[in-house]
Amino acid sequence: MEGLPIYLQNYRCLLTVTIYDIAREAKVGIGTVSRVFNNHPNVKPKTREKILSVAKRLNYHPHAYAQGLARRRTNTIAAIIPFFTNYFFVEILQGIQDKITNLGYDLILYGINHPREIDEYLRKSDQRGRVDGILFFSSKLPESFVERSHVDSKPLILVDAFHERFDSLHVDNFKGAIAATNHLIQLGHTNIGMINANLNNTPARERKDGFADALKAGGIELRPQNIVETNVIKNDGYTREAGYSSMKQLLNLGTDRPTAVFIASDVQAIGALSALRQAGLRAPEDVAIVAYDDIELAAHFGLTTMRQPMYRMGELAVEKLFQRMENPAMPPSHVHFVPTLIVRGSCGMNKNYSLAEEFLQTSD
Amino acid sequence: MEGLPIYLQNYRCLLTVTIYDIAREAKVGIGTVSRVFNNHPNVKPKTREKILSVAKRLNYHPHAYAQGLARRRTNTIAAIIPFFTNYFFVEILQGIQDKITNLGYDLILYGINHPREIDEYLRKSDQRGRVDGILFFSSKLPESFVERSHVDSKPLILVDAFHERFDSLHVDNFKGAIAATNHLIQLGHTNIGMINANLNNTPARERKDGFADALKAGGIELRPQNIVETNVIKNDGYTREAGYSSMKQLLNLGTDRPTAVFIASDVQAIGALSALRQAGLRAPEDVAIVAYDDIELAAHFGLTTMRQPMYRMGELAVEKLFQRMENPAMPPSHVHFVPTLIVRGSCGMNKNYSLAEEFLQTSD
DNA sequence: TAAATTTATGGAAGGCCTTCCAATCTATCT
DNA sequence: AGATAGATTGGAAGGCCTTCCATAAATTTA
Repeated sequence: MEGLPIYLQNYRCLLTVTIYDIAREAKVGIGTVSRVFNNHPNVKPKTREKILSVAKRLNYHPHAYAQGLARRRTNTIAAIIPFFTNYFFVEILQGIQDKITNLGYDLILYGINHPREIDEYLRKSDQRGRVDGILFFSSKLPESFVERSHVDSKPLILVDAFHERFDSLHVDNFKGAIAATNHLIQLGHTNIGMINANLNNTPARERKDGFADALKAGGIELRPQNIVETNVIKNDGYTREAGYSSMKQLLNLGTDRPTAVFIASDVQAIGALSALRQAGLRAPEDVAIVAYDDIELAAHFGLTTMRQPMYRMGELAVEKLFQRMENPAMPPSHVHFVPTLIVRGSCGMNKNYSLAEEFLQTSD
Repeated sequence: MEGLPIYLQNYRCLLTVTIYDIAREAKVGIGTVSRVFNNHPNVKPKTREKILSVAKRLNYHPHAYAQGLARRRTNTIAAIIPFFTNYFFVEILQGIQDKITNLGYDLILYGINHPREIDEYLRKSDQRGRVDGILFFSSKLPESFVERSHVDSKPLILVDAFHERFDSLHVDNFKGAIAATNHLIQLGHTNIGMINANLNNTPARERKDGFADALKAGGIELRPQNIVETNVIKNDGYTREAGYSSMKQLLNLGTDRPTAVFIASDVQAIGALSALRQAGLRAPEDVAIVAYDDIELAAHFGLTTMRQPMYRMGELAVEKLFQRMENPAMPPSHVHFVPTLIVRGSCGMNKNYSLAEEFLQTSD
């Protein structure tokens, strides 16, 4: 406290040291102080030193909002993400954060717990001077937003979502579903089912289309009773519970039940596995399974599944956002990731799949 | 675009409508415009209407940073959270976000992927005008930070961490571990082991202490070889891999191996379960298990475990932060949560535990 | 109707920074 | 030494809002 000039000693709470205080104490102009803190080259080393020492003594730190206002840049971006996407979301977030930290940016997180919040968060993010750009995840961009947006709107990148007018980074659910289904076809199955999530969910619809297409291309009959959809609202049906009851439903088909099932997510697959076990059946012997996502636990269950490059997607989303911020006039670009098939035990191809091996590979 | 006054029509990108534009167009003073947007009561309804209509026509939205600068309040808080806490962290985050959204606040998320980032994020959060308060999770507050903090520092709440000089919200790992261990003792076990995480981790140390204490109080010998610690760095050892190899190590004790094990986290327990299965052993018949956390998947594995009220902790953390912001002089308060024991199948007490039942209860 | 309140309004000042231009200094060159 | 170019510096203006005070308008009261 001793270093503080008299006129500040009585301040509590609003003890706020400004650039003017530094300038006065160091007997320089405010411009020079500013220059020092912005690493402007044209400052005499002596002057710089003196300013820094005064700043340190008074514990000065530039005011973020004042900087933002003056620079017309917040150095912050917003991410609007459904919380329920859980694993997906944590990994993407890591990718985002790592990238962004290097660039000196901050992240405002808007987690969607209820659809009504989407509009609210979009509005906030789009407010002047709140953030420099927006990442929007896994939901449908509301039409109201699209309409009021125009050429000069804030940069926005869609991730795991699509709209022609905005940059997007999209996992090709259609192709992913085709690959998954083809894998089952190639293993010789002809009675193939699908356990899907709630059709309100765009990826769910796309995965269904891919499934249907693959069957058709493979000349395999699509039995309507083999496709189980869910009306579960929670997490759009991407839950263990939903997977569990969906599998039960398939098992109710009796001897007519599919010998192989494509499941829209690993989480559901885990639930489906329980249902199988409870019925005294096993995967892949009784029912072969290919799932989707490759969450961390997929390995534990030996799930053959479609892997989405989540961390990388987070990174790339940030990269694209910065490109867009630098060059707002660019036409929208759309990147498609095609998920890759990870073969483990649940499809029946890899007879010797062993969890222990994966442990050996991944342990440090 | 038609509604725009001439002098704005050519602006691109910086098309930025200010309070002055509104005032001019509506033929009022800027003060009145400001009052309208702040819902100040003393504005004639006619005037208010006119201003709102002009604002709408010009698509005016107040500038967040300018407001922040003038109000000396950012309406934003920072959360510094280790990303690896995963499940824990997502649930807490939901609690935070729900609470905060109601209060009109935003959240800046600083996810720690590497210890070195802690200091950096703390420094940023603590910068003038960046956020109004800080939530700090599950890590040790660096001494350097404690030292430079003083009475007038920014409000900060520790969650799942402790320091006498700051408000904290702490899960009592010691008591939790005692409860878990006692449960195994009451089930009649006398040869009890523990699988712990990396001792660098504070909760891990506390859980170990609780375990040792409970044994002592129960008059049960603590065999050093029964306690397995890990030197895994990743996630401080809270990983399936670590749990897997720890259990292997216990099994290597042969016939002397413990008949019951307290495991420091559900994630590790899942790994341990694999090790058991691979060795042809079962829980609880061969080894009874009580774990810690009650992540969503714990039910799936029928894990008996210590539940931490994560969502509620998120909410409460925000509440405490706001109390602190309102009353900075308050002496620090410390809330202890005691985790509750959730009995499922893995401890051997609940012979009829069935996953299906939980599904029935929780499904919507 | 005049005086006294109450309500509504305008706009300067203040919040804290960056940026730019003009002014000053220093070093280099002739 | 004087001229010139380059380095360094000061500080006004601008970024956009809130708040407060003085003033003006409307309403109530006597």
